[in-house]
Amino acid sequence: MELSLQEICDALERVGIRPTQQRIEVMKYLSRHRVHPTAEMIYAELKAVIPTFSKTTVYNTLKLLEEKGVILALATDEDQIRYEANLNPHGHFKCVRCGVLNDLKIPALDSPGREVEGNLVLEYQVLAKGVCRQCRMADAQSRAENRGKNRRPKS
Amino acid sequence: MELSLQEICDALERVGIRPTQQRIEVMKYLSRHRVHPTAEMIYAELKAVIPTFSKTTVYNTLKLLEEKGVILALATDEDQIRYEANLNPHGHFKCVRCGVLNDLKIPALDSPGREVEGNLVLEYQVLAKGVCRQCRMADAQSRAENRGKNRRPKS
DNA sequence: ATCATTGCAAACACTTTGCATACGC
DNA sequence: GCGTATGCAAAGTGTTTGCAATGAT
Repeated sequence: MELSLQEICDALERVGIRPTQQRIEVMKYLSRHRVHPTAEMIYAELKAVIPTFSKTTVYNTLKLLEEKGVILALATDEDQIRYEANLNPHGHFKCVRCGVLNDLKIPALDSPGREVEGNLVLEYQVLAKGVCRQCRMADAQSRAENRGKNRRPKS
Repeated sequence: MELSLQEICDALERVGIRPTQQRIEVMKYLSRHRVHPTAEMIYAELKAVIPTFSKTTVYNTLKLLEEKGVILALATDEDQIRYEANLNPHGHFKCVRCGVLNDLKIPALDSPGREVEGNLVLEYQVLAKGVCRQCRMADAQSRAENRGKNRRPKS
């Protein structure tokens, strides 16, 4: 779901943000890379596109976009903030083994209670933690290979 | 659900952590203060109990307890990590107005799918964001007071 | 001309690390 | 006495801020 330049400019102007080159690049990056990038990741790649691009502008832009509701800042248990441009309600899955952070469809989120225990809920963030499919398959693989061999000590 | 000294020592020894005074104090604090404290909050109060208490020990202890699964580190969208000793599955509600972070009962969490989209889910963290009951009541109050008066500019 | 945006450098806040001291068995 | 726990100070990391230069209308 990479957004076109037109869609990006529309989204920005709709909330009163002037679509500068830097802001457009940040939006483009977020719509193209669905890995929930950190500010650092965005900076590293955009520095190549616009050599004068500064970290400050990345932070400024992400903050602005988040405040205007154009992108989301994710609650993770890491020290870095992760961002995404996918505003559809969905959860996230974090693999404790390899660290990937993927989108996760959570049926219950499609119809969240708007009011819970007297609180007005505006947004749900769901973070599931566990072992992703790839790592599980790798585990099964190595288990098969080690069958009959010495087990690795628990370290 | 403040834990007794005995319960705390049991919980620590069960996972092979020696129950030192500092560790016990951290556990006591966490079981008593259900506001999901930050390391800073714990340090500030325990400094009064044990004057030599150091920030390093707070961080060391929290990390150790988390690794051993005795406490949980919460994914929030803040820069600080918040901790809790309540291991029962539940969600959290963060008021975007006043900032409180409360426990939230989430029915769907009582029976989480163990396997979702091929991933093995070990833990769910749910963060609901919105306006808490207290703030909503305060809002209603001030709306009533301002009825007929000049509205504050949107500023 | 004015206001918004950008970007460097310095400041900041939270957390971790290095290492020396003190403690428990 | 030896390994673990503690605590100070310094370093590290991610983010924010102050401010000057640049750009847009």
